[in-house]
Order: sequence, then structure tokens, then C-alpha cells
Amino acid sequence: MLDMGSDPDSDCFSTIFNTLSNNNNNKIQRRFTDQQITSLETIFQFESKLEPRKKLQVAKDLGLQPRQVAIWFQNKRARWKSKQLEKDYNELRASYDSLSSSYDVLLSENQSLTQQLNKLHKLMEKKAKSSNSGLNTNNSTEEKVSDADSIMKPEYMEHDLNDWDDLECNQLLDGDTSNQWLDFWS
DNA sequence: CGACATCTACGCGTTACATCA
DNA sequence: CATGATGTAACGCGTAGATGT
Repeated sequence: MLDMGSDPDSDCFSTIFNTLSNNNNNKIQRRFTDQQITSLETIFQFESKLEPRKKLQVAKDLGLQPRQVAIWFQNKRARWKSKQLEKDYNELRASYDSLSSSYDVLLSENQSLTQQLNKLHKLMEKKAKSSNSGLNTNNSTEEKVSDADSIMKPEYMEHDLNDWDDLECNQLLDGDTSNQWLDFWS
């Protein structure tokens, strides 16, 4: 992109332009007064863009050139947008951090539950082996509930333990399914 | 009615200057 | 006092929409 701003020749144009558009200065930047700023800020709160007629009126009221008012609103919109972006970023960041910590908690719970399931699985295998070896003296068709079974929640008992291998447990927190979990907990 | 030129306002990036730590 | 960081008025450029020819 052509950078006219850093070109000395363009400064001549700027000077000419300033002379034409600003009666009394060129290159001398004059800060707006506190009253002018306050008025402009107040107007901006209600309308971030000015109708041409309103712009002329504001310029007249504040003793500014209409172009100065237009530029002030342009810069103000840019500053507001920048701050808004920063605010949005911070909110998203906080949301992400919250989700991330929730995920860590879920991951920890998942590992704990997986360990419990492994222990139960081994207990069940042990029990099955002892039953098959004929050492089980209980002839009743209804087996006595083992300690392992007694601590399992009913909803877990609905599933065959063989279906709850490590892979499947881990899948709960992997890929697309993790979103469902996070949605559920949010 | 469509094509083109001109004007206007805007967003974006940048510059030049003022202010402050 | 010098200097770097920050804020801000103003600018140039590109572009979209409105208007005129």
C-alpha cells in the first residue's frame, strides 16, 4: 500500500489540506477541551454515528469543524471497538479457563472411576474362576452378592462389565463426545 | 433500464504530536 | 532533562452505497 503519510511531499498536501479545512493551524495538534470531549462522549453514548445534519449542529455547538466531529466519531468508534474486542477476549478467556478446570475435574473423576471399574472387573473374574473350579459350595441358583457388587450403583449394573473397558471410558472425554459432557456440566 | 462516473461516508492502518511516568 | 509508552487528532487509501448522466 502506498504510504503517503511518510512521504515529505504528502506533508505538503496535508499542510495545504489543513490550511483549507482548518482555518488556523497546520500540523499543530490541538486537544479538544474537556467540555467538548464531555459533550461528544455524551452524544456517542446514544448514537455512535451522526446524521449529517446532527453533525453540523454538534460542530456548530462545540465550535469545531464538521470534519473534526466526523473524525472524532470515527476514532471513537475505533477505540470503542478495540476495547470491546479486549473485553470479549477476556470474557472468552475466563469462560475457557472455567471449562478447562471443569474438564480437569472430569478427567480426574474419570480416571478414578476407571480404576474402580478395573478393580471390580478383576474381582468378578476372580469370582468366576472360583465358581468354575467347583470350589463354590453354594448350590443355590441365586448367588450371594459379593462385596464388589454391593458397592456398585444400580445404573452401573445395567451394563455388562465387559462393555466398560478403558477405551470406552476414555472415549467419553475424547473428541466430539467431550463437548456433550461439557455442555451437560455447564 | 443498465452502465458508467462521481460523490460521500466509513473502516482501517498509520502518522504526528502531546502527555506522562 | 531525556526517553519510551500511551493517548489522540488527523490523515491516506480502499470500498460500498447513493446519485447523476
